[in-house]
Amino acid sequence: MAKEKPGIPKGTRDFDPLEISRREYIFDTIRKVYQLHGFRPIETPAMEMLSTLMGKYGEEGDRLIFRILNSGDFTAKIDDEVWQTKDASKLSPMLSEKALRYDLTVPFARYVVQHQHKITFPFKRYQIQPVWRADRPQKGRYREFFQCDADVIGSDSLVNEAEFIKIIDEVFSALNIRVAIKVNNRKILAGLAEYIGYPDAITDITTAIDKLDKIGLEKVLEELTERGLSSAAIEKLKPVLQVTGTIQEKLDHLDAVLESSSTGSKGLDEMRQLFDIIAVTPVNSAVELDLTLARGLNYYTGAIIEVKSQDVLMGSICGGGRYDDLTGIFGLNDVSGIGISFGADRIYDVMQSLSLFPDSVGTFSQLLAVNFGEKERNYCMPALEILRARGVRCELYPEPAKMKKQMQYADKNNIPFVLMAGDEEMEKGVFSLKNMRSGEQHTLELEQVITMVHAHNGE
RNA sequence: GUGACUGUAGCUCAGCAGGUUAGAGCACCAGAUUGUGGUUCUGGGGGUCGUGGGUUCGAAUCCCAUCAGUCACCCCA
Repeated sequence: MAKEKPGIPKGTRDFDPLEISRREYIFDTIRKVYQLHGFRPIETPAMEMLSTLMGKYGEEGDRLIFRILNSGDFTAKIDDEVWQTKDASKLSPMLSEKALRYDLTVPFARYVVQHQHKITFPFKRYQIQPVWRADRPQKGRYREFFQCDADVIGSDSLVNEAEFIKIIDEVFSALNIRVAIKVNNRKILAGLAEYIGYPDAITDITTAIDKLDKIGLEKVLEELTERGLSSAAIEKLKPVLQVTGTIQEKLDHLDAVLESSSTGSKGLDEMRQLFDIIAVTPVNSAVELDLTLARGLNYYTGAIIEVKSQDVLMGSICGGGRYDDLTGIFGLNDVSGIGISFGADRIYDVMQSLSLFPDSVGTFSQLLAVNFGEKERNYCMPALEILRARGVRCELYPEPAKMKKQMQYADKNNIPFVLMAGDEEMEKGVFSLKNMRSGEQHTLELEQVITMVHAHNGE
């Protein structure tokens, strides 16, 4: 048999040690902020029942769900007649009843319904796990990627919306990424749809105006025409999309437009309250009211949030919103939730292109002991035991190889210190410690070695 | 699902109006240098030119198909 060239599926990646440490840096930063706000972790399985996921992400979303083929002789149970029809919608449930999770929000809603007896509401949870989408990969888009979600379920208060904006601000400040936080409200969009006489076309309207900053006003209006809106309706919508000014001015303008829509007015009211709450503990990042922000996930009902880098052209790196009835689908009514999701992989790409990772993030071993031979090795090993007990990550080169080779090993693995002990050092009970960054070398007692390594770590 | 582009060494690529034995840089291994890496110099290993077919005396080079990858659209983290 011919040798197979190994590979991994399209849109998936291997991570090397440096990438892992940088990814962990992102995860740790997000996790820490979540914990500081009182969120608690859960995990759910990589696969869910297909029926749990279907219909929650819109038509496009359903298409992008990775299905898992049933095991065993599943084709034997299928009727010849059904088989002959080749009807995918009928055959699909017979071929596949499980699927890889598409996001973390729907599995969370499922989790809440299933475990409601032991949950105290409001329930604040975070979850950092991979999700899978059968999308065609491109820049910043993968088929397997990590989401870092936090949700609050069982609380209507807009304090939650404000807290998530605060969390977003804290995470990106800690990572040194300048972002714009865009906020909108589905109720305002619904109000606009009512206002122009197409209350049922909200999805068409929002997906079109979502592209405003990308393709421009004219193209958006063209698309709306294609989607079946009358020119009168478009003329009504046009000035609303062109509203500029401060958040306050935008809201005041919308008051007049949406006064006949109770949903729209409620959305405006929510937005006002939200900005009032944010004002109590202001954030560093730019927060904008963006009427063109729509977001495709169709379970959102209130506030919607999206975050973009100010310095790198990339899709959104964090998004979220309020969903009033997600658990209702699974039989638990009148529980409102809100959540956000950080896209760790895109954040990684942004940080990489801006060189924002600190140097210390790539350091694993802090010290390598050179192996000169059996006698010297036995002198070093107890010292390494002590170093480890004192929190120093260190290792001994396993072979008494050439000095050059051992030094290269330290160099390539980004190990900042090399410990050496030969006859002279052993006789005096000391060690030579070389700083690989500066090239400096000192003869030291073990205690001084520990101090020096720790001092370097702290810089 | 739609469209465009690209497949040559582990990586980045050159070669291509068809013509000896397919190249470079980086990386790797060894030596210069038997207790000092990251610099320098010398030498070495590594390729059925994505795959299959066609045109031709002759194909990495031209044509067709196929597979893979990248980017954009749709949609989204």
